[in-house]
Amino acid sequence: MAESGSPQGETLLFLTDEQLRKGIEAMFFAYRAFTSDPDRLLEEHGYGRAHHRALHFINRQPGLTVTTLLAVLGVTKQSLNRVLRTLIEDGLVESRVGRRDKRERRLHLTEKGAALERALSEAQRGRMRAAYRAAGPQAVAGFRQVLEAMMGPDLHKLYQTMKEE
Amino acid sequence: MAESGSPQGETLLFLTDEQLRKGIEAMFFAYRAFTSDPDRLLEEHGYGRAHHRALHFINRQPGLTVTTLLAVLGVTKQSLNRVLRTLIEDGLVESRVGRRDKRERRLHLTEKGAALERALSEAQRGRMRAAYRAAGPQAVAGFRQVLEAMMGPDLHKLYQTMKEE
DNA sequence: GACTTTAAGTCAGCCTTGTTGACTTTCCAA
DNA sequence: TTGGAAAGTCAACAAGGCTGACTTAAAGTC
Repeated sequence: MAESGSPQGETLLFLTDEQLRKGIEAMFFAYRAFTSDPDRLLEEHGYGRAHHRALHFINRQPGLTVTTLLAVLGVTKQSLNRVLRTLIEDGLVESRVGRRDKRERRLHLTEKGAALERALSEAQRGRMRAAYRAAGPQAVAGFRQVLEAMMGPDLHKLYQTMKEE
Repeated sequence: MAESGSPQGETLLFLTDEQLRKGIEAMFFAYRAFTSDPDRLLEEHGYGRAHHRALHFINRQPGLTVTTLLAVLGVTKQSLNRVLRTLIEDGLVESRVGRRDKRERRLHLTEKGAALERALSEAQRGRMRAAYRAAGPQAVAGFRQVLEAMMGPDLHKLYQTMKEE
């Protein structure tokens, strides 16, 4: 391995196994921190991380169908249903029969649900904001680039899709 | 909020709630992809994600004690023990009585354990490497900066500590 | 030497959240 | 009218978290 020329004017040292390992561990620790703040809040309300995910995406795209949510979350219907049922029973989520297609259930947050979602995502955004501010806009751009490359085409499509509709 | 001057020559648009939300979702989807490759491999061997984490850190720091591993993983003794026991029974991990302090058990991978760890981390590095290569060294630097800022002081200390010892 | 603390391990039991498989009801569409 | 899609349900199971209580062995302290 000739270490001389450094192709395209960049060295490839950032692709060593050691660098990759640091990245892997950074993902592990950061994800733990990332979920810790909402987790604390959720526990106080008697919910789990699965409830948070449901609330997040229903808030993000009000009126989405169960099938769509299933695809976004990547879990089974039975698993989601358990979570969704408690959210509906507790009056955080409302399930409305579709106007065009009456088989569909369109999911919406109630005021109570929206309030919890705001609290959860404010907790999560707080940490994110601090990290962004500390790292600066350039770093944030890189952060997003790497994450998007890491998620692969299928998840990236879901990720992109979310914003338009 | 005067949107005029853009302090320090940078706009703060990267700190909007919308940008933060995109970051949050990127973490969610990327983490899912991040764990998917090793998860597939683990399933073939009848292990779970918890086993992977134990193997990773034992490989990374051979001879660490159970207490240290507990702190790194952030789980309870009972939870770790269940996992560790099967790894030892299956001959992937060896537990040696400490030389200085005989209460300690120092953990090491066997050849078989090291082989599985290599396979798992090669699967994980594969995705990471592709993402790094696609995003480039600048982006990678930003990625690491944001993750490190996100993990907070305690986890960051653990993260740093790991490399030296 | 007696006492306390630490490291490790264990038993029992509980919870959340994931899984499969089977089956129903309702409704759309060809 | 019939096939398939959307939703929901029941049952059973597994992984991997958790708490609480308790044991054993070794180290450290007074």
